Amino acid sequence: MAPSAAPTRSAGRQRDGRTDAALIDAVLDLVGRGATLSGISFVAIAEHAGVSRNSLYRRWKTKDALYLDVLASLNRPLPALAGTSVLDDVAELLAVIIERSVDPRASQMLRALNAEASKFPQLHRRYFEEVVAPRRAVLIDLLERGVERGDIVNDVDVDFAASVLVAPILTSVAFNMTQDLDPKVTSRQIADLVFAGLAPRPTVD
Amino acid sequence: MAPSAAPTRSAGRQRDGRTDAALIDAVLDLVGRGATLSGISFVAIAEHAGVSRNSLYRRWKTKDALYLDVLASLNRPLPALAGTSVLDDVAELLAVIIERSVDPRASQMLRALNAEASKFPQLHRRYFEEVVAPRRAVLIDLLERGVERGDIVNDVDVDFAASVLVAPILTSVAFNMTQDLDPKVTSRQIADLVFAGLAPRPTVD
Amino acid sequence: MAPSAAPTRSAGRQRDGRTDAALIDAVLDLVGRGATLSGISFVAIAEHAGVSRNSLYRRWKTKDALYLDVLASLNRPLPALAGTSVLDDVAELLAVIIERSVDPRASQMLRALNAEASKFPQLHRRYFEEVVAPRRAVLIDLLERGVERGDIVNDVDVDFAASVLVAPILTSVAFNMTQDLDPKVTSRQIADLVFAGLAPRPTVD
Amino acid sequence: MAPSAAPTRSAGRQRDGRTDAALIDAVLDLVGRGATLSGISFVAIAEHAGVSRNSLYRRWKTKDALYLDVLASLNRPLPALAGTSVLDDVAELLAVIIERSVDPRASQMLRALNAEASKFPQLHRRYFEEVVAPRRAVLIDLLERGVERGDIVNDVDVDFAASVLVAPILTSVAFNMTQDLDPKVTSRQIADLVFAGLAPRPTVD
DNA sequence: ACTTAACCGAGACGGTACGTCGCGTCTTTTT
DNA sequence: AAAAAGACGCGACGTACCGTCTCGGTTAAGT
Repeated sequence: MAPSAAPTRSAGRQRDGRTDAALIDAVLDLVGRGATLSGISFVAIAEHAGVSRNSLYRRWKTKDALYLDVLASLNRPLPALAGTSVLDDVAELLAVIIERSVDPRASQMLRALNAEASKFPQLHRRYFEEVVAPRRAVLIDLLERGVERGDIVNDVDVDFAASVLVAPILTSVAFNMTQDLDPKVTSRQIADLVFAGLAPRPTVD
Repeated sequence: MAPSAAPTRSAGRQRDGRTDAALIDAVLDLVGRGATLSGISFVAIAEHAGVSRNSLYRRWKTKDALYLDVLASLNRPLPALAGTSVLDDVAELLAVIIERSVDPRASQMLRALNAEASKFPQLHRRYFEEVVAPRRAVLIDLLERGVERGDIVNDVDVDFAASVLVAPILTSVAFNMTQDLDPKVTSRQIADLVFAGLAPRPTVD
Repeated sequence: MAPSAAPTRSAGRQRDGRTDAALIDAVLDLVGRGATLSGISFVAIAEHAGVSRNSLYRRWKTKDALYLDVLASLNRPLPALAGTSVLDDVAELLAVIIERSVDPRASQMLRALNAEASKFPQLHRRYFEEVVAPRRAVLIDLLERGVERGDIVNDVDVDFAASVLVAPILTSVAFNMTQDLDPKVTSRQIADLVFAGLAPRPTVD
Repeated sequence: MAPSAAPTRSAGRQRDGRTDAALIDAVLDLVGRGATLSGISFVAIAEHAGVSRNSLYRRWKTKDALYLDVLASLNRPLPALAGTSVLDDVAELLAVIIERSVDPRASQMLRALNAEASKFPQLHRRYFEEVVAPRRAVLIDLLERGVERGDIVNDVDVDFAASVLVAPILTSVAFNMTQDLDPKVTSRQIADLVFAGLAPRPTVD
């Protein structure tokens, strides 16, 4: 969030809260249109938000500080899962991830961050810590419970398995091919394939 | 390759072939250092290559034309596979892909392209056609032969399976986390997991 | 003079009289430091006076209005002359003029006005009417009485003679060379020279 | 003059000499219109000259450097004097000084320099050294020869007398009242008055 | 050997975008 | 109502960079 509102309101005109929102939104808009993090200028942001440069610079001195708040605005908590079966829960979680990843502004933000990780190392790290890691944590937890229940083989590297499950989604997002993703269909497709495996299973009958 | 060599060689001083190479190398260097495709300027490229702007503009009029030749310089044919078993071949192919994806200049070029796909649509397409597609083709071919041989279940969507197999690698590359990749280890890890599946298999005994 | 005190004193807090003085003083200070009339801003004046911009704008809406009051604050009536002889009186008057012209704030104000006469025509005129003209009037009156008494040749252009007498002083002031001026010495030097003339006089013996 | 043309012409495109002239002329024009030395911006100069800011900054890094060349462009050598009599020569010299001082661009430049002497001390000094001093030197030389010949009383402070002679002109210029000056009339008026003196002379008869 | 035409580096030039700064106005709280 | 504090829009400024251009010099093919 923007500068924390001081409890003791000082004298002078108050900042217009809508300006903060408009500016953050402008950044997301520009990024969504294919702009680069380092390519976006304060001038462009202010103009796009319909705000004076002055008001922008007063709030954030550096791009890093601004982008940090932009990232924070993208973060939303995950919904609870049904909890019927591990397979279903995984599929459901993947569906949620897909839903959010499809948002063109968020996905382009991701690509921009990946491309300029060396210029914005702090941002790159924060993105993982605040957006990616929570999702991973939920998924890993899910898988571990699956192992306990016996629904998942116990010699598997849960951490790695989580990566494999999410990878197809992240790849589509990272390569700007989100049109291939469908929340319901793709999520189940992935879950089914990774759970069943490619190698044929001996028929029990 | 550089500008097509004119068949009718006219009089006058000849172009220095080393200049072409130096320029293309300069682009890769700048990209490798985290520069953006649209952020790189002809001026910067010429300076980095130690060449006059004149010599650069004489060769390529537009960035697209230049970057196209840069991309072409990254393309190398795939080596032949051992052909012992489908599982081994897949692992081996993944190992080759990892090896090449680890090159920091190529991987950063990929991230840059993904981030600016909307600004360089032609380049983005070409990259897939000339670099990604050939790899996929080999992998798909491999899987189809596996299905024919009975090493892979026949109700699987081969195309989708290929995506899942490559996804972990591409994700690491796209997210600038190639340090997690090891040609030998990771390739086998992926192949093993995807072939076996997460769900426990009934013991044959 | 400061804003006309409203006869009908309305309700509310009263204006602080010291603020008016501080603001006018701030202008003189800034001018004295070499600032230009058009270069000085309301903001700078308020800051220099340690007063809020609000309080300044409330008193004067335009620079001309403000500067007019600043000029008025510089005006002081001339002291009476001894009246012994015309030569002595002229020398004494010149001494007074020098004394006042040496004040760095007033002299710099003069230079500023001369430099920007075209931008502040009203001010430029007022300065002559209220500061220069009175001095000239006294001097001309003095010379005319000298002519009547026979102490000054009667074919002289009194107006022009006055100009010649004051010119060395004004020149020093206008050219920022007031260090060359000494009230007592310079005044007598001028008067002596202009009264005696350069051409040799026939010895009466 | 602008940067001294190096004898060994270096590589690259040559500078357009007309640009130098246009820029210096633009400064004089702006000053002539009442602009202040510190109030003029490089932007305004370049625009007024119809030249890109780039070309201006390339030639002069600081205002001082630029104004120095502007001043130099104002300097012209004095013509020779008739040499008939000291009185006539003085009048003639004063006439020349008036002629040159009437030029609105030069006179406004003088007022601007006087007003901002503290900000441009070097310029202020240079103006005296290169424009004022030469004139004074000629005048003083003239007066000294007058003393030798016996046309001027020998107990006079020649240096001070020169100041008194020029003062009326400089005052008119400094106070923006050049309309009072007429090369022929005023010059003789000053010379006559200062030579004859105000005090009546004993009739020789 | 001489001509000629393209290559090459250096640098001038116009244009433009950017970040900063300052100004004058407006808004809010306090006195 | 005065006063201080500070947000806000507007605009100008100096800088930096970009792509084009115009030079002088170099180099290699063709006469």
